[in-house]
Amino acid sequence: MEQLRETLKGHHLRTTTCREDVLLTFMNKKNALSHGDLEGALGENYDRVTIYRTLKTFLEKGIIHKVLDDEGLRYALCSHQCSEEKHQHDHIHFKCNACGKTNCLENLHIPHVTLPSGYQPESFNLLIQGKCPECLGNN
Amino acid sequence: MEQLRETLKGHHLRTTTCREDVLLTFMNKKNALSHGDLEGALGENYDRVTIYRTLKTFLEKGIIHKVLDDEGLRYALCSHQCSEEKHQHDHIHFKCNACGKTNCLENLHIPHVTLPSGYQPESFNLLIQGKCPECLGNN
DNA sequence: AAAACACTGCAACATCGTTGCAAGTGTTAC
DNA sequence: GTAACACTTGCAACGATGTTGCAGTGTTTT
Repeated sequence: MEQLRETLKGHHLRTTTCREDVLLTFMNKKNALSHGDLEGALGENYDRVTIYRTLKTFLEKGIIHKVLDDEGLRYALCSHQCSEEKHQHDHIHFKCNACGKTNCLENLHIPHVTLPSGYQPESFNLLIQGKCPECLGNN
Repeated sequence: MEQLRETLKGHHLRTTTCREDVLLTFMNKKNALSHGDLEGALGENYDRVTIYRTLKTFLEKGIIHKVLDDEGLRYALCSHQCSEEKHQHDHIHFKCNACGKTNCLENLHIPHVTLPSGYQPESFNLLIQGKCPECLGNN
C-alpha cells in the first residue's frame, strides 16, 4: 500500500483513491487489462471518464503501456522503470487463445530482424498467440 | 478486373460491385486500411454497414487479415493463398511513425523465439515501428 | 488563509461496430 | 431466358467505446 504511493509520487502524480485502486488492480491481476475490465472492477466507485483519464495519465507518465491483440487494446504495468521521458518497450506479449489472457513475457527479448534497406526501426512489438501453461495443465 | 472476380469466386463469394470495389481499393493502396479509410474512399457508393460486413466476410474467407498497431485495427490482403480453413499469418508489419502507413514486409520471417517451458505457441505477429524509406528520403 | 493548481463527476457528444428486417440482386436449375 | 432461391444490401435503431467542456471539490504552495 505504501509502495503504491511511492510509485505515484515517483512519477509526480498526486495520490488519489482512484489511482491507487487502478494501480492495485493492475498489480493483483497479473495480465493485461482493458478499460472495460477496470470499469467492471471499479466502476461502482469511479466514473467511466475518470478511469479513462487515469489510464491516459498512467500512459503518459510511463506507469503502464499499451498491449495489442486481435481483440483490441489493453494495458499492462511497465516492468522496467519507464518515465515520461523514456519508454523502453520492446516487449513480447503472449495471448492465450483458451483463457483469453494476455501477459508480458518479461525476460525474453526479441531477436534481431534484418530489415530491407531504407527502413529505420525504432520499436519492436511481438505478439505470440497460443496456449498458456495453465490452460494446457487443465486438459 | 477479371482477376477480382476470380478471387471472389475462388473463395465462394458472389461478385457484387461493393466487394469488387473494396478488393480493388486494397490492391491499389498497398498499405493496410481501416474501415474508416474504406468508408472515406467508397462511402458515397456504399453503406457503412455494408463495408463492415464486406470486411467481416473477407476476413472469414481468408482474403484479408487483421493488422494491429498502436492506433487500432486495420486490414490487409493476405499474400499467400489463405482460405476459410487455413490461415497462415506469421507476419511482420512495419508502421511508419511519420506517414502513419502500415505495410506487410512480405519476404521476411520472424526469427525463432524460445519460450519458457509450458507455453505452446500457435501464431506470431511482429510489429516494427519506425521510419519508412519514403519518409526518410524526403528529408 | 488565499491563490493556484490538479482531480473528479456529470452531461453531452463523436466515433465505432452490431443487429433485425424489408427490399433488391446474383446464381442455379430448368 | 425465366423463375425460385439464397445471398447481399440499405436503412434504422441500438450498444459499446472513447472524448471534451465545465463546474465543483480537494491539494499544494506561499
